[in-house]
Amino acid sequence: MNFDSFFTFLQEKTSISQQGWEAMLPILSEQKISKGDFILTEGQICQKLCFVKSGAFRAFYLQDGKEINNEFFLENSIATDHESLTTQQPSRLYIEALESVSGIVLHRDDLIELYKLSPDLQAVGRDLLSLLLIERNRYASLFTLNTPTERYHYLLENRPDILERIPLQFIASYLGMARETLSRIRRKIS
Amino acid sequence: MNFDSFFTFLQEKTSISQQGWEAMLPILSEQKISKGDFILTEGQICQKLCFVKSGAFRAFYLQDGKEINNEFFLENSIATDHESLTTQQPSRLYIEALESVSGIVLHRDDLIELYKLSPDLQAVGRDLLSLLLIERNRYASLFTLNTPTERYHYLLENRPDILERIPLQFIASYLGMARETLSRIRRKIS
DNA sequence: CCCATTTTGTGACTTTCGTCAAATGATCTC
DNA sequence: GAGATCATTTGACGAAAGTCACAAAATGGG
Repeated sequence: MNFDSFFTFLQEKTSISQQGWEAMLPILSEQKISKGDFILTEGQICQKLCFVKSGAFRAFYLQDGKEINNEFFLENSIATDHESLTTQQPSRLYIEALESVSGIVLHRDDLIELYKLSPDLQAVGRDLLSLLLIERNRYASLFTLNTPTERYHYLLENRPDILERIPLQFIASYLGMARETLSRIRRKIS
Repeated sequence: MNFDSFFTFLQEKTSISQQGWEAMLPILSEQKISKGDFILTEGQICQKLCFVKSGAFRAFYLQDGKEINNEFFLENSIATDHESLTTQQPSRLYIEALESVSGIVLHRDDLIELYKLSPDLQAVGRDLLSLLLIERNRYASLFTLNTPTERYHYLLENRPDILERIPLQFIASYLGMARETLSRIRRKIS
């Protein structure tokens, strides 16, 4: 059981203290998820977060029989459906391991207890939410500000890891275009 | 000076306590913003939030000489550029009063002090960020999941107030389409 | 290493939306 | 309330992306 990578992640992204981290340790657990397995499916109420030590998840909607990818969780990110986790309403998302994942799991109920026990951890949660909000707002702006070609370049420059590891068919819907369109954009460049 | 509407808002959306509210009172101030005035322009570093008691703001990008609206702040919402506010980097946004606004202003520095003084308010900030994240994620998903027509209907059903009060030219870019397209979508319906 | 399967690329065609230009309708000011 | 300004609608056209069908390339078990 090695949770160091999660601590490093929190130290980089938030104002976590040594005491805060020690308070968190008891509710962490390690989990392996096989490639192809789901940690969340549509209709379920999301009960946990999974910090990705290694591997990759994708989160997607099933809309009119089509999979529309909404997010990719690679190393050093936290896979969850934040909306379902907080509202405790059924999720609309599927979260699937695209590669075998070694993860650190935190349960919602434990987290709520933890916040009561160590109130200074609230700031850590706030910092993480703040980063997520910035990321989601940028993602949303991609669609109103940029053309499909520009959206692809944004990914090239800002999240090249996704382009290297995630099949293009999944990336296309994440960027709001058809598989074929992404393929044609790529042809023009190289 | 009447801050009740802000307290009511926080009670509805967050877990704020009476003590928390009282700790917050000293850093609140009232402000009137005239129609057409800007509370933030591109390049500025955002230093405050403005709770809207009455009136309306729009936040927009200036991209290639075009205004692309990113958000509307009507009554009972908090106008700010969250990214610039937290990162203290220059903003890419303009925030303009579309109607005269009666607002309640909170300064970033005061807020940071307040969090130190009343740590339980961290949870309030966390609750608000959580709601914003959910909203932004839904907004982003509109572009990957839905057609322009469906996006318009989403607004009709979920934020009719925007359609009633905001000029259609501003709504079009918010929904990621040309003015003319929005006009044609509306023709088909009525 | 080969076959089956999956993923990516390509061409032809269609549909949708954007652009431009102009007209109509609404609003505001003096 | 007349004129000016601003907002919305409309039509004609073109560009961009989607769809469908299939080919090529890559992957991965056995």
